[in-house]
Amino acid sequence: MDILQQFTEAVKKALSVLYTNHYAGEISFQKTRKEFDGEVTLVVFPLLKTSGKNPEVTANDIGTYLQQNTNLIKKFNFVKGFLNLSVADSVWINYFSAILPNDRFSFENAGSSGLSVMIEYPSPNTNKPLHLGHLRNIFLGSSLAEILKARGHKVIHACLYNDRGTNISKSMLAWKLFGNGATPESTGKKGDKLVGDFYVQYSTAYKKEVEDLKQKGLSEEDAEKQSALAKQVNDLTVAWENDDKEVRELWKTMNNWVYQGFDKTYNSLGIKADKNYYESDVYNLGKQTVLEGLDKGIFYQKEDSSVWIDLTTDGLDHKLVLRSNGTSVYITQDIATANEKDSHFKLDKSIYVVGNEQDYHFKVLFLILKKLGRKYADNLYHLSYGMVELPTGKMKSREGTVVDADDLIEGMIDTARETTTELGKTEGLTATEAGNLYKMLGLGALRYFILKVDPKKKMLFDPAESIDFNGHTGPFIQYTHARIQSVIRKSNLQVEEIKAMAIATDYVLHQKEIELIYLLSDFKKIITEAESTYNPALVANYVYELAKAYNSFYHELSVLNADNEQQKLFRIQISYKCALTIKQAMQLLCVEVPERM
RNA sequence: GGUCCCGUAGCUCAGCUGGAUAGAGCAUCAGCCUUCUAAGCUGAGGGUCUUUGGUUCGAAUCCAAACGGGAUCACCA
Repeated sequence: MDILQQFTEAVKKALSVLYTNHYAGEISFQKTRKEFDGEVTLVVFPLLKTSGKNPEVTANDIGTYLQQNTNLIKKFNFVKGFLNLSVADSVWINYFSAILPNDRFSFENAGSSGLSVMIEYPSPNTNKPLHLGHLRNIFLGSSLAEILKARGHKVIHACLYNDRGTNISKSMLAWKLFGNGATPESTGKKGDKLVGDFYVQYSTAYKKEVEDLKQKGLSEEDAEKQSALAKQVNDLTVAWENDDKEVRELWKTMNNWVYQGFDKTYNSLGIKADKNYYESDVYNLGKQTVLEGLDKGIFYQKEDSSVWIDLTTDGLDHKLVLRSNGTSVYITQDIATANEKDSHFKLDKSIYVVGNEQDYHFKVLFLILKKLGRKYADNLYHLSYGMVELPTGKMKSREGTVVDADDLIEGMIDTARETTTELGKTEGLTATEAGNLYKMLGLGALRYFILKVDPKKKMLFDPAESIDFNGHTGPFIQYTHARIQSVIRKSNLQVEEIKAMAIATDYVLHQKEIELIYLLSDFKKIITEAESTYNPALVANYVYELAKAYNSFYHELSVLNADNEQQKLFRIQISYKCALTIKQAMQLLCVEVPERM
């Protein structure tokens, strides 16, 4: 049984025995601050009404009761209303013995939950390469997927490609105007990069055209309206919608270049979707649903025959769902995709990993689906995350001020190589092993750097400052794992032997050992919380605490040269369990840990 | 202007379902490799938790307002 659960029950019992008034509230414990003796602290202030006594007396009552009637504590002290309990070694050891052989994230029954969850990410546009913002999206999505899996859910990775429309037309137009038939092969460029370059070229040319028109005395608005380039983009989009053979051909070709480029990036990140959706497939499907809603009176039609929904009673606005020419807008397509997902899979939950700039959009989307009476509407969740900003502000693809995903990944791996070589840690590694290690460390540093920040918050990335490999970082945690593995190897014990050894119940624990068991006991709770709050950062910060505590333990105490055999074996067990927990926690962040580094 | 998010050490971030003297990392300074991996450990300095009110025995945490920053409110996606 969980340690705190034992204490909760004991305190409840104590209250019922000691006092006549019934206490109906929650019993909550906190970790004892390190300047006081003990590990578990009960704040007695909320219990004063029940006890009818002052804080000190109440704390003393309860402490004395626990001391005399349970085997849970070895001693206690109280300061004002804080009852600090020193947990009995046997409690720690029993708990540790129970979780030691458990390989399933410390969950008692981590079998299948029977629930299916879809998680959609990163859903890029196909007119430009992936950048740092996509990386945050991918890291969050793939990590959350691992967390859901750890909880026993079936996870379906989905990705929606915004593969048509204005943005893609811009890249196509620039290719036609300035491309001279360029291909990835002829230029040696990665497909997504090539297409992205044309997108930027379009933006530059367009900006210049508008500027020229303004020089001729036009207002900005008029200049934008009169832009010949913008008109050509629009023509291309219309031609695409009219199934113009040539346009469709070019569109297909350029999108395939992009997909090939994306696949390379996905490969280096180790991600793969189970199901892809394409806007070009669904962009007209939403229309039917809108007409259905119109019938039901959920939507209304204006004179120009555009269709709207009035959400003012829900504190939102009027929202267009169908253009006057009968074509779909963005949200119509999302309605269609939601329907598609529901009909393809039996989903208990469907998560969209999308930046917080679309908070309003998803609020509206979910509300519309609910008003349409879609049963699945209650199972939709928008995992909204903050933008990644540069010191100069927001990244803008159009202006080329983006941190390219491939460049960043490559740079991280390079740094890992340099650092590892400098530290002389490549000895005894084959070229392949070394290569894998650099990748593991470089990607680990990057992933951890991004995942340790609360998803909701915007985060800053300074390209001038390289991502650290020391301190609160992925490599620090990876290093700790490798260090423990080295100890385990030298112990000459196999994992099964370590797991099977019994611990003497009269073993006297060192404070550093207690700290580790205490932290290990939090793992389950952290995963549960990370799932319910959709927040991998909780796991990231937890595993750092654990690694830090282990290093402190490692420096203060010797494992293999312990005072006696019993102590040595126990410390090997603790080390093993810490390494496993680090490995599993990092797995939840999609970061691999090395056996040596 | 309406709505939403954010404001904690020089910098990057934890802590936020109210609890003790607010924590890490980086950077700075001082120590520790003849002992299990120094990508490590130990210590020092560094704070008006943006401000002002309120609720409470108790507020970084909850409520309100102000200030500062950001997002969004398209027949764009």
